[in-house]
Amino acid sequence: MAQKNNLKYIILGLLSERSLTGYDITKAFDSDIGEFWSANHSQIYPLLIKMEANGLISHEIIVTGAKLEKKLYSLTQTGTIEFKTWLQSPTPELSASKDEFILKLYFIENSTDPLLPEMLAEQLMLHHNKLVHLQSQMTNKFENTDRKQAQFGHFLILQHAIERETAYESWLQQTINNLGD
Amino acid sequence: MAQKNNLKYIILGLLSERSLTGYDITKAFDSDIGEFWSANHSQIYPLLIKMEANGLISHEIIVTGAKLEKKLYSLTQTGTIEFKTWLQSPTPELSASKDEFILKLYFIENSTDPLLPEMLAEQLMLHHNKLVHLQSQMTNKFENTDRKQAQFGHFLILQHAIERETAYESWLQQTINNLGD
DNA sequence: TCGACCATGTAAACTGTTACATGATTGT
DNA sequence: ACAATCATGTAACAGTTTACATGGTCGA
Repeated sequence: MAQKNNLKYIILGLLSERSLTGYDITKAFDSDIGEFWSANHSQIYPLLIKMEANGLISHEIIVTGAKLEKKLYSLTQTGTIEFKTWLQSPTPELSASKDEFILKLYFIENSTDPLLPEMLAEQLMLHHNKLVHLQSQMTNKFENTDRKQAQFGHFLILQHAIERETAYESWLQQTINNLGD
Repeated sequence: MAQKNNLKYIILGLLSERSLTGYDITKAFDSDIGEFWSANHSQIYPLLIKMEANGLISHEIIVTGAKLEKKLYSLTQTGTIEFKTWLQSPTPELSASKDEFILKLYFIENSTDPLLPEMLAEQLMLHHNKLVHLQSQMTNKFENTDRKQAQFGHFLILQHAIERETAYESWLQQTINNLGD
């Protein structure tokens, strides 16, 4: 999708918490943020350079060991303002959530289609695994109420994702159960 | 997103039901399919030309009125096979469902953030409207059980979308209700 | 006749993925 | 020494959106 440069705002948001290298930002997509957004380092590094050229961020060189130079990026005041402006702006578009399985299902004409049972079973497994993963994330990150206060948005997102996957799993299961009718 | 050419399969799927012009295909995204996928005519027309060059589809010219030429596309045998192969193949990836509101929420650190109430209220309105729309779609298209049999996949998708929006709305409402705690 | 809609295309810009490419550090 | 990981970049390609561009049909 050619969206409205959401990646820029993710980077601004991450840097608003603390200074990070491009590598740190890349890794954030393997854990926390990876739950609901993805990005590769090949997209992140050029964007960091562009954002710096636009005055949103700046960097200082940190030398590790003998000569490994890291670029530690920080928000400029302009960047801070741009991030806050984005956060405060309305979000009037609902995303279309492009789901390839749903696409295939659309072309199933009949409830007796022999493909249906395995398609549904495959998705049930995938969504069940996702749900288990999300639940373990929830346990790991928000065992104690303190962190739930300190990262309230993150908590809400996880809660929402768990409810979404629970509903998805339940829909798949019911559909499988009713196939015989 | 640079996905795996799902648009190609949508076009194959639509043409497997009946022959269509590029304009017909474009309009399908304004109604039925628009519920869960989007595409513009500027993407569809070039792809139709490419798919014809690859032997998946063919067209005949239909003249309307004095001289308006329409291209009516049909599946070739190769196209039919490619569509069926896709439908039968596994769908092992779960889409990340990139949702800008969720993104913003991630950066809300505290449950007392003054932005939260309006953010949640805005989304509640959007998702409520979406739900109402989906429910009217369901009523219009599947009043009688016949069509539910004849377009089973479409029925399941609508059912799922309604359940998803119901859950989304309920999560938003509960979150709003609990903000005071 | 005029406006809404039918009908088809191209161009430019942007977003995202996969692959190519290089080198340093750290712990075993 | 060697492997895993840290660290940063570029290139090519693929998918998507927005804008530009043109002309025909049909009903009021």
